[in-house]
Amino acid sequence: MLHKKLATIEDVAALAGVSIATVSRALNEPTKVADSTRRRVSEAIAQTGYTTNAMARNLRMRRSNMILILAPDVGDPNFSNILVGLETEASKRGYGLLIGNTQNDPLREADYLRFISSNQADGLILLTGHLPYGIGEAEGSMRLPPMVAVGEPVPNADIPFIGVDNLEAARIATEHLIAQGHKRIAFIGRSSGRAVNSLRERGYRAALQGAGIAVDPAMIIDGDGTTESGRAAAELMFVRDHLPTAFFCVNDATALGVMISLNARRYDLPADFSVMGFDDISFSSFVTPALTTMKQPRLNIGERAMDMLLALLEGGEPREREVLFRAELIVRNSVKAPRTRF
Amino acid sequence: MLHKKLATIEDVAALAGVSIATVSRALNEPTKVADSTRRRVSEAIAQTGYTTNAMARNLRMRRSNMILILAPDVGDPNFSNILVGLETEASKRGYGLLIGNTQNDPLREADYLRFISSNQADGLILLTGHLPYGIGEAEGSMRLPPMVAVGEPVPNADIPFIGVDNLEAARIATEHLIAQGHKRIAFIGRSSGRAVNSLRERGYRAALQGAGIAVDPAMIIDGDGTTESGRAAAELMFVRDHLPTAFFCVNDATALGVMISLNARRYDLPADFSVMGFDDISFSSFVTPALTTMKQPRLNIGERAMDMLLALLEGGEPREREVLFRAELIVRNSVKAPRTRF
DNA sequence: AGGCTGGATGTAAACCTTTACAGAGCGCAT
DNA sequence: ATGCGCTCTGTAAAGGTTTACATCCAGCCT
Repeated sequence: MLHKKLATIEDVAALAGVSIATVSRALNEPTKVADSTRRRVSEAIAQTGYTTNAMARNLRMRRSNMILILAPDVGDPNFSNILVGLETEASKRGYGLLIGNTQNDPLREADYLRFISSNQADGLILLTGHLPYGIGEAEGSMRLPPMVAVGEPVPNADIPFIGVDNLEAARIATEHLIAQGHKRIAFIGRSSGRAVNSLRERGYRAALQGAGIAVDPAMIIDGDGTTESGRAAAELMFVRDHLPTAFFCVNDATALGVMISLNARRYDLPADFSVMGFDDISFSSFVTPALTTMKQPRLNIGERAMDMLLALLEGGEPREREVLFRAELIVRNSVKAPRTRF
Repeated sequence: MLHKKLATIEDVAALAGVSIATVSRALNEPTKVADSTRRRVSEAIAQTGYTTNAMARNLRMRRSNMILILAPDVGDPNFSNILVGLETEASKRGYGLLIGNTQNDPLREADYLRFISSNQADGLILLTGHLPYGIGEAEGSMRLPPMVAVGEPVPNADIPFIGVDNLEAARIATEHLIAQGHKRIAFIGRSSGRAVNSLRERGYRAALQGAGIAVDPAMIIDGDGTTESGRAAAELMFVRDHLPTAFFCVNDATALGVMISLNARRYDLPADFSVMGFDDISFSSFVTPALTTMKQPRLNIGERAMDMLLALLEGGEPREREVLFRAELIVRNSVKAPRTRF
């Protein structure tokens, strides 16, 4: 009602004295129309202010040029840069991004699939770590759209994954602690359900075994990756009075929780305890002591993931099952050699 | 090519033995079709797995049910929760969110407007604090779409604004410092170009004047709201050796920068200096000392903004020119009475 | 019996493109 | 002259809805 009345291809055609087919061709296959005609069309377009109506085009082409992003929480500092990467690549290739914040609510996940089933999105990016609820239910109801998983792999499903090599990165992190002289290293944030947590735990175990250090089950504490879970885990270790010299945390948020607990207990970091994180989210460099951690190349991950999805969309078969980036060890001040106190 | 061949309204009509008009009515105006028919249609829909093709509908209705969000950086911790609020309300009302990350690049802003001009988005949410470049240029080319500004008001344009009452909140923050006994209070983050910064500065001035404290120009330092600018501002004050007892920072990121500078100089916070922030972004509670700040009700702001935009879209005239929320003073540990050192 | 009302349904146009196919015009070789 | 090939353009169908308008029919009133 505000848009007055937009010019259509017909207005342009009339003004240029050609048929609508020619106008369309002038726009989409310029080589196929004579120079003089093309000029007239361009002029008519400029004069009318014509823009292609994307809805009509989409209907005809059966393509929306839109990608649906499913994420549990777009505010998560770990996602934000991935999002930017996704967006950069998508926008460069003429695609738009539809965001679906699911809060891990199955209902919302299912609801967002309406964009897929109603043809409003051509592909799907999964940041959730699992297939959206209700995607494969009714038999003929919905074919799986092209999709890729980013950050968190999707277990038990044949979906291309783009992310960091979590096992390898966790191994490197743990080896860094070992290299500083730590032998009693806790792993904070075990969670059998989450693929990322499991992989990082395996990397931790691999490093210990590689160094001939026995894995002590009491040094492995559950956690869901929140700051609060990190705090609680550290507290638990103090209650049990079975302490490590270093904490390897499943992510920076957890590490922050551990540091809060240690600070509250008036320990001197990193002299009394070393803390290592994973992710390198923005404030990790601001905290005191600044957190040593593994940095994910989030921007690259996002770009690569979008590139892969679009290739899938335009090309057909996926070329790779997974693309693993290397995480980079960022050395700051939260890790030091252990005190030789015994 | 993966979607086999979706069922159309015609398939449903054939199966139910009615015309396509009836199917459409059964879906959109159920009261207008007989009970028995409606049942047959429902059954046919279930059997075929039919879903309305949104593109066709959008084309016909001249509506996309899509909202474009223009933000300089979706990763900004200050935006993230606003985004969640926007998303919650939009999704509740059946709208989708298109994200446009502009990085403050005029080209990208202009590019994103293609969604508006090509009818792929019905409305616009501006988190940028200014009209997108290229919106009012060519005369008839593009009518202004319905839009609202969130977080940052848009100067010199008649656009509804939803956000916090920055002037009032800054006054409250400053008064809190004054109430603790501070008289030499710096304002870090002056920026004449940014509406938010200006408003907060005015609140700061109002509080000082209200308390009969003269405004000292040397206590007002420029800054663009980044952590680095906060650090640099604090350093500058030390170089000039003209020091406040408290720093009121235009936002938490700036406050963090100030604290980094103070920590590096081995000051004891908050004993030596008080620091007050604005925004209450997530890590403000984790930093040491935990930051006293003004909390923006971001979720509410987002929801309200979307509500307002949709009302504009569906109703017509805006009911309010602006909706101001009150920011809440969050008292933590970074503010204390000044040392009586002279 | 005739006419009127109102509810349920069908017909067809409109929304705006893209593109397969056909046709026109022209140069050139046969 | 005829035919062929090439370039450029036009015609019309198709994509899947929504909805104004027409139609039909049953019931009811006079």
